[in-house]
Amino acid sequence: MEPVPELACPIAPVVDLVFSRWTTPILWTLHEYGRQRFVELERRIGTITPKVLTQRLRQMERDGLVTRTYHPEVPPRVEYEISELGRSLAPIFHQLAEWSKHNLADVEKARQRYDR
Amino acid sequence: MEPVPELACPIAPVVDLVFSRWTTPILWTLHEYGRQRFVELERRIGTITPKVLTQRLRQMERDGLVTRTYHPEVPPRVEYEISELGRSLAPIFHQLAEWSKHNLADVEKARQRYDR
DNA sequence: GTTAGTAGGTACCTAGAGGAAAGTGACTAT
DNA sequence: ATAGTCACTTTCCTCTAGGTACCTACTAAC
Repeated sequence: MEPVPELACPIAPVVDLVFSRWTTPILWTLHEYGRQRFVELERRIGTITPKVLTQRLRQMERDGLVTRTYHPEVPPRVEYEISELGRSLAPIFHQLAEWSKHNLADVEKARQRYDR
Repeated sequence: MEPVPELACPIAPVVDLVFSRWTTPILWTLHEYGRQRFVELERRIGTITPKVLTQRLRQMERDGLVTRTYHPEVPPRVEYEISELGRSLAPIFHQLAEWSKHNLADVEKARQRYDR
């Protein structure tokens, strides 16, 4: 039983990448509504602040999950789109939604049982 | 384009449930090595503190992802095991590992391209 | 002249998650 | 008498993600 670092969990890197805060709502919105501008994203997600949205979009752009297109007009126009790499996560999201549909009620039941 | 709360993302609840901090290493260890005691988990994960391990295990027990069996001996013995519900996440974890295998290198390339 | 719109950037602040370290209780082994 | 085991618990502390609020440059419209 050798002491093993956290990274022994082989999915730790991808969890950090895909499931850090705000990334799934952003990815989902981009996937659902297609290419869109900063303010559209902001309004659709609703509770995110522009500062955090910028931070997350920058990181996701760096990771290759989204692409950013800047149009040097006045007022400036920037469009965000989900990349091929980002799109390749779709089956995982789908499977998560399926799991949710089938098992989230069981989680709720377990919680109520535990709280008694 | 009505303002939509964060929960418009249909997988947000399951992300909170399954991918909050330490849950995947714990679930993975339980899945890999089977039923085991508190200290075994602690040593295998390596970098987690007992306080946090207790917190996370309690929460996962409440959510029905793990089961806890207490043996009132001296010294006390407690065994943790992954539940049926927890085991039902296995395909998702598998798919994440597959995605990781095929696409994590692309992420690394995207990062290097971005940093130039 | 001033308001609105756009895509952010910057400075400051706070709450809360998580880490470090020590303690606990009941017993055993040396 | 002392040390060790186990499964935590408690206290204290730090760090940082995220929030608030304000600022930028530029133009069109009123």
